[in-house]
Amino acid sequence: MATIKDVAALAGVSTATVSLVLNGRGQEMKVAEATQQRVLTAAKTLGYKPNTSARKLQASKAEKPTIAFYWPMDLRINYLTSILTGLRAEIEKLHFDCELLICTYHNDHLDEEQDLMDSYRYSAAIIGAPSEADMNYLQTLKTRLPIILFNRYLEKYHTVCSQDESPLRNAVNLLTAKGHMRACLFHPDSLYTVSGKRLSMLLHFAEEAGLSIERNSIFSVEDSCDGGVIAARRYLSLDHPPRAILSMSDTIAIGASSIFSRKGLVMPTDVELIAFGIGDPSLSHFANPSLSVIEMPSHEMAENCIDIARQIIQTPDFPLCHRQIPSKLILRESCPE
Amino acid sequence: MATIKDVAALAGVSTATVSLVLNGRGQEMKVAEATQQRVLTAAKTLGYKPNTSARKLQASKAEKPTIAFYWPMDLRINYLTSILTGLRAEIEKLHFDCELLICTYHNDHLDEEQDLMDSYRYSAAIIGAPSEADMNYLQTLKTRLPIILFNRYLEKYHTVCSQDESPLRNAVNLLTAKGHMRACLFHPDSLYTVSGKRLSMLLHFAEEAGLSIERNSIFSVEDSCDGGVIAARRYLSLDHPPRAILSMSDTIAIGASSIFSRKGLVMPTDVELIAFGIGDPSLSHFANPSLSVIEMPSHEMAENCIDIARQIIQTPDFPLCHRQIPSKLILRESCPE
DNA sequence: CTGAAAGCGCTTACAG
DNA sequence: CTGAAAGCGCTTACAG
Repeated sequence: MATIKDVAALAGVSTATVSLVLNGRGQEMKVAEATQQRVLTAAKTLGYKPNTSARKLQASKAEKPTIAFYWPMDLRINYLTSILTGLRAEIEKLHFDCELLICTYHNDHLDEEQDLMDSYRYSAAIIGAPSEADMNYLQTLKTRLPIILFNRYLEKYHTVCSQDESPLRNAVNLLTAKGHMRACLFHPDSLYTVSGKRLSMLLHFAEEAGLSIERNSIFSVEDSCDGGVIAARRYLSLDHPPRAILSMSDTIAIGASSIFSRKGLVMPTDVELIAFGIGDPSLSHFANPSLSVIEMPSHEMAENCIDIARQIIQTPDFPLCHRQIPSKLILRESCPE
Repeated sequence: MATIKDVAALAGVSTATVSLVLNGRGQEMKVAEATQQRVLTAAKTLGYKPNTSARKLQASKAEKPTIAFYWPMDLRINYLTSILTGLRAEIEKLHFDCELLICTYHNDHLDEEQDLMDSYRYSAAIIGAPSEADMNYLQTLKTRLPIILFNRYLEKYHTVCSQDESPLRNAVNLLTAKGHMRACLFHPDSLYTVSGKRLSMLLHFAEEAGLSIERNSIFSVEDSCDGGVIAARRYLSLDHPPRAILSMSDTIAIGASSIFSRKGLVMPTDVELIAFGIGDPSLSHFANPSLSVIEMPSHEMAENCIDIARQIIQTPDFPLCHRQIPSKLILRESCPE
């Protein structure tokens, strides 16, 4: 990289002159027109780019703390909005003067994110949706960068998790109380850590409650509305489809719902459905029919992440903390009380 | 702010020792345990935070270019997802090694954003959804920071705008061709620059086509599903409600649709609706009934912003450019062909 | 009108 | 085991 020195040498002037000219203070300082031109040309020739660190250092500007939010660049980008609003909302509420950096990464490749190790770039990092491999990496990672895990648990980092055991149990019990003996399951084909845990929890509760979920009525599809369309089609092709559906994703449920209504299948009369509400809550609220969900408190979880980040940054010796935010079972038209 | 010098003074050692200890290289360098403790204590006492600029400068790390994306912190946060995915998608596609910073601001207060003037913090800024006042500010702003306006036009900056004149005209013509003489209008109460322009364009086309939009059938509501609920209720309370509805926001349309279906009003039999699709396209696609929209090409617009940003950063003398991306009229159940 | 020099806060060879 | 010194790239008084 060319520095101001190189430019000065090429233009045959001092670095001071270069600095002045390049910062538009040439006229003000009455630098000769010819000199200015030489400097400009030299800068262009060398492709000179000022080094911002040097500038900042010189200006001794107090830097704002920077919080990096890591989120994988895949379908779950849809879940980002409610988290992002939560993060920003809390930042505004606390009047916390910081920069929020959105860093996207690829699952299983969190170890390629240099900045998690070169800990000086950020004041804190919030990491969302790491895969199993990413979690293993995080477990072994040595870094001074304070890390907050979003909806994942690791003893060594701060964590903010949703607590959905009891609403999930209630959901299953509600279905059996309504007389359902069998249920169908829609779930995202990419089985991430948490959805995996949720799934086994669900299967466990179902067994406990005597709700049978047969192998051939478990549909694994892409976590998108299109995926939901496919799940619904498979469901409709079953010989004796169960009248209850559990969907691990609200996005899938919305896609499925569009097919059901097109095929004249009415909820809750013909089918009853409960989904995990992971995305924007208004999606399931204003769906038609509206969806019963176990709503993940993304917004509140995000707020907690910021709260923790702020305390880490502002309070020396802020102790490691693990927070749990309860999910809520919200019953609507697709499976009323 | 305490510096490493202050810590060194308090601990009674040199700055080198402080640096070593604080960077965890104490053991490695065999710094006496007692010395280390003194340093640690001193640092804690003074609340020492390393200056990242100094660190970066020292390390002479080539900095990644930083692109700041400014978006107002209000309801339109819902529109962020599709833009954000577009931005990230293009960054990935181009293998463009940069940092994307999401900066939220308050409308009418863009002038309070220091970093737009202190141009050395970012390599480029993409500004979304500025208000009239913000636009005036931008018009007068002097900065060396390259700025790209998202869906706003100003001669002096790079711009990427949606072009929705022709789909809008087609939408209006479709309604009149179907025999509609009157239409109802739902629009967000916060009339931002562009929605304002769209609105007057719409009114103009409607007049041209002989589609009457009466004063009492224009409903201004919050730009949210809840706002749509209110608009729908007002619509239902009209004596002779027009059978055509134009909604300036898809979010409002979704809220309204939920009320219509609850009240047994069927689209397109009882009402026909066309909305501006501003948010995530799958929302209107998978709504029930699915929504006819004039779809703003947010994703593509975002891609163009990144493309421009990259060229600005990498190509010296990249000329000012103004791009227009056409919107598309997509007809679905709420107002079929 | 232009240059030499100091200094922003840090890290890292290099002495001792 | 610890300190003095150089240097990262820039800007800004201060001379001349």
